[in-house]
Formats: sequence, C-alpha cells, structure tokens
Amino acid sequence: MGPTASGKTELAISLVKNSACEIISVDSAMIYRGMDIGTAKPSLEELSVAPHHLINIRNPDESYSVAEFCFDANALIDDIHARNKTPLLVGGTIMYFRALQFGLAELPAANEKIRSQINSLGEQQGWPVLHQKLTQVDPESAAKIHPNDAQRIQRALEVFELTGVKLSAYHAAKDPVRSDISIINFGLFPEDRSQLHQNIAGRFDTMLKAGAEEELKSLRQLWPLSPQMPSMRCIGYRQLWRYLDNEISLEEMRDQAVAATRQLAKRQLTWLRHYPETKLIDPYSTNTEDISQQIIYQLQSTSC
RNA sequence: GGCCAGAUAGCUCAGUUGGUAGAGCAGAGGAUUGAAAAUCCUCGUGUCGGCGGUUCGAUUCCGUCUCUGGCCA
Repeated sequence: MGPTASGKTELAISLVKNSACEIISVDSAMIYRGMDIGTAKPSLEELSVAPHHLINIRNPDESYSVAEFCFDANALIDDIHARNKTPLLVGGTIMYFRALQFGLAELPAANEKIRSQINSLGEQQGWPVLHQKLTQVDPESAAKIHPNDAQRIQRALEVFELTGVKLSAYHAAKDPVRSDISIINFGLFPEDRSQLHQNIAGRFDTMLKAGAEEELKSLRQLWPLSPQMPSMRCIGYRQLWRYLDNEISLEEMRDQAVAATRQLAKRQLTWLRHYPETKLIDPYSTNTEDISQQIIYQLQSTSC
C-alpha cells in the first residue's frame, strides 16, 4: 500500500523479478481501459515484465465497486495460489485493501434508478433535509453520517428503499472474513511531505507532456462520457475536462490537478497511519532494492 | 519626471464611519462498508508595505518614502 507517487509500481516490478509473485492491482482508477497516462498505469514494457491483474477491466463509461473488487481479488488469490505463487496486492485504494482483509457486510448493490431519484431530491431539498429523513428510518446510520455528506446519506437511503432493512442493521451483522490465507501488510510512507509534493507536481507535468490532454480528447470521442461518471471524477481527467470545456485556464487546470493529487495523497496517508498491523517503510530514505529484499525475507518466513 | 490606482494570511481579495481583521483557494489533522483518485468534518496572530504626524488609541485619517500596475510626457 502507498500514496500516489510513492514508488509502488517500481517496487512491485522489483518484487516480481525477484520472487514467485503475481501482481493484483488495488487501484480504483487503473481499472479503466484507455485511461493510461492520467492514472500513471505501468507502461506496456513494464506490464510485459510484470503483468497486473485488475487493470483494464472496465470501460470508462462503466463503474466498479469495493464489493466487485473483493470478489475479483478473492478469485484471483485462489488462482494464483493454485499456480503455487504468492499474490502481491499493490495499490493506493486503501479502502479496497481494508474491505478485502477485514470484510464487507452483505449489502445490496447500487441501484442507478433509486440513486438518481435520491440525488435529485437531495439537490432540490438540500442534503440536511434528507439526513432528517434518514434519522427517522435509520437513526444509527444518521448519527454516523454528517448532514452534508451527500454520498453517504444517499447510500443509506438507497439501501433502506431497496430492501426495507436499515444500513446499520446490515453493518451489525457479522460478515465472514476468509481465514484460509495469511496476509502481510506493507505501507510506503514518505515522511518528507515536501518531497512527496515535488514528486506529485513533477509527475503531473510529465503526464501533460506525455499527452494526457489528447488521451482525454480521444476518450470523449470513443465513449459517451459525462463528468459525473466515476472514471471522469478521477484526478487529472476531472480538471482536464473543465479545461477542454474552457471553464479553466491551462495554468488553473495544472494547479488544481496537482493540488487534488496532494489531497489524495494526504487521505491515503491518513488511512495508512491507522491501518492495523502494517509495516511502514519510508520510500525516500530506503532504496527500492532494500525494501524489496526486506519484503521477500518476510514472505519467506511466512507462507502467503 | 508628472498624474491615477494598488500594497492586508502561502495565493486571490474583502473589511474596519479610528478600538489591532475575515472569506475563498492552498496547507495540516481526521472520518471512511458496492462512486473511494469519491464524499465529508475540524483547524485562521497576520510587523494590515516602511517611517513620521494627528489622536487616549492608527491597519483605518494626514504627510512622506519604497515597490507594483496603468495613463501622460
């Protein structure tokens, strides 16, 4: 696990070269086909050396979810074990890691129709009003959700409308976690924030030079995309979208994308600080080979 | 060189009829159960450009200097 621009891909490739691993990507953005530059997907050369599962598994007008990830990842873990190899899960979507390792309640999947009904209600009446309604049907969930948190209010109401069962009741039920595998957690945790910020800015400029703008232009021609879609809410694409629509200048687009990436990295670091039983390693004060050796040593002393 | 307009938080700017100031953005910390690169919460002392003057008290009024932009020579 690690924040964006901390060197996960490089480390993963080094691990694959030096041990019997297969990589499973844990990344909610690299799942999209054609979104290569802006998601910092490994290059074709890198992928030929180190194939990644769970990248390029959705079109940009489709969506994905934690639950689908858990299902896919669990199946892949079994496949990889059957090949006598170790699954190496690499990515920055820490909630996916958490759900896979600690389990997910058995909830109904998203329902587009109900979701859009609730969303338009929320926009008309304001989310605090819907939060009030949620307090009536599911006070426990409402207590945990802030009146401005549109996405979570929407989800809690959606679950209730779909099933008549409160979200909090689902959460109270014990969800099964698989006990047939052992997991070792490693987190790349850059201590030097300004160095991380520098890497983030440098990397976005590289993406622009590499043709991120052209990439989005051709995606918009190929697919019926809208800025509300999960794929187009990804950092970089979101800001480029507004730039292509002449809502912001080139400079604003660049600055906003870089700032959004920093904010993402900060949230990822918050996850990592509180993630249970994780060995945190500073990628800026340790070289990749050493980290790789350290991890391989740990793998050998446990069977994963 | 002259005239005009600015100079306030890292940035853009608001404001104080004279009682030492606040928004947005950025930044920091946190939350996180089928959209998670999403969504949301909390956090604001800064010689109010420098120096003088008036005043009980000046960031606010006056003078002057410096800097920036515009116009005129």
